[in-house]
Amino acid sequence: MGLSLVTYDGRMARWEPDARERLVRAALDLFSEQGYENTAVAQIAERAGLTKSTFFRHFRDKREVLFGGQEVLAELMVGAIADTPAGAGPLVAVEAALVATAKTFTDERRAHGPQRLAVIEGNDELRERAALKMVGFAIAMTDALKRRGVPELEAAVAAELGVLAFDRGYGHWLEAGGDFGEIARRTLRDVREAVASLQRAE
Amino acid sequence: MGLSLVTYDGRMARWEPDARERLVRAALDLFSEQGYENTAVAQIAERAGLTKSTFFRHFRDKREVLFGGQEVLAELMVGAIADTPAGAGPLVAVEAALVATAKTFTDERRAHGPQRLAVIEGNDELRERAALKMVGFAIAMTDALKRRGVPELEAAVAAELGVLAFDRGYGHWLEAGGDFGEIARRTLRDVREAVASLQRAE
DNA sequence: CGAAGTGATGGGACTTGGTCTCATCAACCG
DNA sequence: CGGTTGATGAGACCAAGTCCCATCACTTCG
Repeated sequence: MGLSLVTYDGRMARWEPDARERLVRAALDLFSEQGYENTAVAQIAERAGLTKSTFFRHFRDKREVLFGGQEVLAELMVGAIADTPAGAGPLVAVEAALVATAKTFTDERRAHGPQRLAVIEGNDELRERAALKMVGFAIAMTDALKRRGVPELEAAVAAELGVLAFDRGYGHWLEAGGDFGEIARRTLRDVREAVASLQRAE
Repeated sequence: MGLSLVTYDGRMARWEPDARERLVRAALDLFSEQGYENTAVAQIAERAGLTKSTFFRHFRDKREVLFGGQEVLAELMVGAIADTPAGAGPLVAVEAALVATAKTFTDERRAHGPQRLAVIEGNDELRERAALKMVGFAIAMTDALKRRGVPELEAAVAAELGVLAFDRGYGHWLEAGGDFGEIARRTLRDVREAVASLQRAE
């Protein structure tokens, strides 16, 4: 642990690289093998060739090892909404927000997606964290829309519909793969149609 | 602690009554005084004249002391949706669901509402739990709507809009009081108007 | 009327998540 | 060559949450 290693270019490296990624892999595997609650943080760290101290330096808590990088998504969404031409309506901006996240939906990410999702679905604490992340997206988009002058309630509704579309799009992408941008555009359109159909019904 | 007491009718009671309520009060007060994270469960129990063991017999975890009785709300919502006449549209059922919860919005509950809300807003763990509760409402309503034959996506959208209206209605009720049923009806109508306005915009 | 439950509680051991502080040591820099 | 930096290790420490067993007023039943 922490031993010196020779890197590809022959120079000394003090630690094995990619500590964070190793922790994620170890956690995902252990959670799948034994379940989330039967896995101690110390065990994850051990499998990654590290210690508990280091784990908590990389992740705020045990749950967060499964939710890394979601701030990036929120930032992409906010940026896209800010960059949408002034004339466009809120839902156009939301569509842009979802499409903007597509670049993070790589094949590598899709590879451990189902495993990750299965772990999350099987544990209350993790579902709770997932819910919080979605709320985070909704708040981020709501604020970004309000900065465009969209009235508060409309902003909240548009953001909420966007999160719903995002969530369902993520599911489809995991199942079938493909370009997330296209998928999200489709799920958002589906959501809009559902809304229209709701308004018609009495 | 746990001493025998004489009740109003002169008979012996083995424990002070209302242990659960005493724990909630103690928790709310301590959280307000010292903050959520600076308050230990043992301390809450002590102020309530009980012990840590008993606390965890009444609440699954430390957070839950602030969220008691939300299952009741979900049940009321589900029941109201099931009882809505077959011809009615999804949003009518959702309105009935929100109105059905009104009976739990008592003056006594409103009294410690702001205190409770302030505590929750000030702590990430608690905001997380609050988010989960809202998701729980959305899932409950979605399922109830699906059982009425509402297509999956429409059910999800209607439930999500309902939760949004519920949440905002709760805020208004805390501020101004009054009949929650009326308030919820109004916020749901506002949400529907926001939706219509969104659909119009491009 | 006495004996055998019952149920809410107390008490304490134990595991683990999470914090904090200090030590380590290769790489880097002047 | 000596000082600094930065990712790590090590271990003490606290609080959340679980488990198990004891207690004892009240209840029920023979």
